[in-house]
Amino acid sequence: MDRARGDAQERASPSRGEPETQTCPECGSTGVVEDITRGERVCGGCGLVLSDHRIDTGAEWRAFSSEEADARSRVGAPLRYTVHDKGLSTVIDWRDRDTSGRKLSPTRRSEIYRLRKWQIRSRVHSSMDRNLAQAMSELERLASQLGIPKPIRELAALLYRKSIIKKLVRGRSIEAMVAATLYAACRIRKKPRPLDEVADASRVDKKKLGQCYRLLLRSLAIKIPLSSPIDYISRFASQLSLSSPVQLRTVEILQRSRDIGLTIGRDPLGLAAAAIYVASIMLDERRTQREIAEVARVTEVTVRNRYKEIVRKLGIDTMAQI
DNA sequence: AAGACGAAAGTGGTTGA
DNA sequence: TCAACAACTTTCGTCTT
Repeated sequence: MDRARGDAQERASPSRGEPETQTCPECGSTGVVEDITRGERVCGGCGLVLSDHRIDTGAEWRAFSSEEADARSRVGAPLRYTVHDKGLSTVIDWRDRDTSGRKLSPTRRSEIYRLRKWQIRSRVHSSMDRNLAQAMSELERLASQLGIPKPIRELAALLYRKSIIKKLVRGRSIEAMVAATLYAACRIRKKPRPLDEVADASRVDKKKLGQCYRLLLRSLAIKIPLSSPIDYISRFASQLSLSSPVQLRTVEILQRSRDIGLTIGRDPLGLAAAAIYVASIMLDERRTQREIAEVARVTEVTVRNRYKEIVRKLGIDTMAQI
């Protein structure tokens, strides 16, 4: 059945787990460079700074010699929120062998048995930890199905931890709260997904998901601004295999629409869809209203209404094909 | 025949009394 | 708590390409 969605996932898969765009939206160059010391990602072609909020995981001190750099390095894996114990616990293997592969002596072996027993007990000792363990596996499943990169998953995991502490999960399904935190995390990081898309991927209906999401915002006192239609464009355009000039034109159209107040009170998804429709016609890469409506998860009617407004208020002549 | 159009009625969420 | 309201959806008949 869901042919369109399957295609979209296939296209999205190469970037899975990595920063999403490796091509520069400005000049189309693929030479995006990581500048670790400044924490920026910069296009090698035109110098556009693609993101500047990266966290420097290096040491916070300076080293004046190479010996010093070695001596003062950090150890241990980074803290991970998607692992229910934050990756801090020791893991005892199930094999009865030591590190060099030799069998353990009987006394040592019974000792290990005891340790292992307590490790398992301590790892999932409370209901909170059991909940977390289940939630984190659901989070991983959902996020990988939606092709959501690691940093956003981590943020979602952090939000979920907070929601457990606030006892928000009580009486609600874990799945619904997980989906809500993931949806919120995507929006916070300016990579929003349509609510429908998240709802479809999880086994939560849209209404429940929306309720949980609003509860999350209220209880954790986080403010997430309305998503901008511009944030959806790169995803939609790639799902429709539209060229980058069309994307640029779409952004222009949306910015002009916003300037004249056309976007107030309007569904960002519908606006994004309509702007893409107009841009695709203008640059002669026409897609049907139905195709665009499908990826944006709105109806053709909405695409139509928005597109009519845009054309009328911006004075765009779609026949002119500039 | 597919796509675009527009009218009319229905739906779910927000707002203000 | 409830009714009014705006935006969006569903449905359907008609027009255009």
